[in-house]
Amino acid sequence: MPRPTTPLLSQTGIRASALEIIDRDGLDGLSMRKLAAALGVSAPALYFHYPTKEQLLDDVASEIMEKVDVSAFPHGWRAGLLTWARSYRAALAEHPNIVPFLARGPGQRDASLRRADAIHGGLVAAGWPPREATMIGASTKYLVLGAAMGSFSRGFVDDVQVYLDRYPSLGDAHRLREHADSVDRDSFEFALLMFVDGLAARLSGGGA
Amino acid sequence: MPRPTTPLLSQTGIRASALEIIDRDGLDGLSMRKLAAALGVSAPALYFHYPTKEQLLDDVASEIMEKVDVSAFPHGWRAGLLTWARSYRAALAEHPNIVPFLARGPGQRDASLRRADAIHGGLVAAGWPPREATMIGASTKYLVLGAAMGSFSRGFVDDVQVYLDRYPSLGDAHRLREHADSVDRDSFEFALLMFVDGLAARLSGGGA
DNA sequence: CATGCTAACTTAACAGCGTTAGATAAACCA
DNA sequence: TGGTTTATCTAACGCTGTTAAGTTAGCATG
Repeated sequence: MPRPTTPLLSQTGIRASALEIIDRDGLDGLSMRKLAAALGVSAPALYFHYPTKEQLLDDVASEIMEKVDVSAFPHGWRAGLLTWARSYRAALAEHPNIVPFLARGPGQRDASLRRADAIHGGLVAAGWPPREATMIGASTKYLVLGAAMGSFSRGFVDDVQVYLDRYPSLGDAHRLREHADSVDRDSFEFALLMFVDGLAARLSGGGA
Repeated sequence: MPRPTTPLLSQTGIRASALEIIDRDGLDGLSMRKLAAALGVSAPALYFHYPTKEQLLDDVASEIMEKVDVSAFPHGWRAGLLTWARSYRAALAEHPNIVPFLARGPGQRDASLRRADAIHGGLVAAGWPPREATMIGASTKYLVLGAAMGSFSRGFVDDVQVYLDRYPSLGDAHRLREHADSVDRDSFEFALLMFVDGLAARLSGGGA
């Protein structure tokens, strides 16, 4: 059954199906054969639309990152930074299984660079020296990536015992897991606010 | 050549060789066959000493984490936190290729829990409410993991253009790469100090 | 309208992966 | 001395990403 009347595959469809599998079965749960099967097609057919699995994952990641909002800097650097960081984290939290892929490599995306420029420009326009604007951008990214990576939802249960004091009514880790999402969100929000407070003090205080 | 006079392998030796390969060839560059070859042995021989590759990597990761220093909390929460965060980051920076593995999963290590307890206890002893101590621990971990993951050294070149202003003498990304390590270190240090400043303001200011 | 080229699929196959099974022989214990 | 355990071996399984070669629908051109 070669060259069907109407094409069976499209990059968009492949990406959508791939992300579905990743969300459901994890990053390791995605194989080209499995993806092909989900699309009712043989594995090599995918290679007509994507040169490599890596490239496909890169595209999926880019798609996810499109929800990141860097538009709020005109309302002040604080609002801009908070909006960026929160939307960034939200985008990753929606598809946590993609995070290990982000840890693998860079991803040479134009959109990514454009975002970085927007952030940097917004900070400089608000009065931050370029050198510090750069570091603020990097720092915020650290927070978001770290939170996405070290989160409870992703199975990081190292500190379960430590968290128990926060939920004294929870006797076991199982019920804690139900609250994992809010624990993650709260901790991230806390880290972000402390960081921004530190920034505010620096900007108003000692100067550049 | 079965059951040699003196054992060819040991868990320690396997771990050391594995880490060497990871450092040199990256995480993907480590395969059981390659590791076995480096040790002058056939691949299945490894399974007598380690039940699975995952377990081996877990042990390697634990070994790396043993350099993390959580002993400075008696000198104040600030010193304790800074020492912890810096030694944590340094440990990961020394073996950046292991970071993608850390992004995969938790690793149920006793030592890890003991560390978490030391941190939490140190913060509470210094006057932080338990709820906040928990979040501070998580936040700091976010910073370290994020910095390890999104670092230049690991190939995250998204923001090269943005960084150029910081090194105006560098015209190309190639030379910037040479400074990647210091860029990483500076940004992490900046993030950490801003965060801790925010914390200090909170503790002395509005109270719990 | 026929011819040839390209597009979009197919099946078969390759090298490599983590891991298991079964054989083998040295080392240790009774 | 005999039997069990220990530490290796080779062979093999099913999986992976990917490439090669075959097949035919659709499209452009004479």
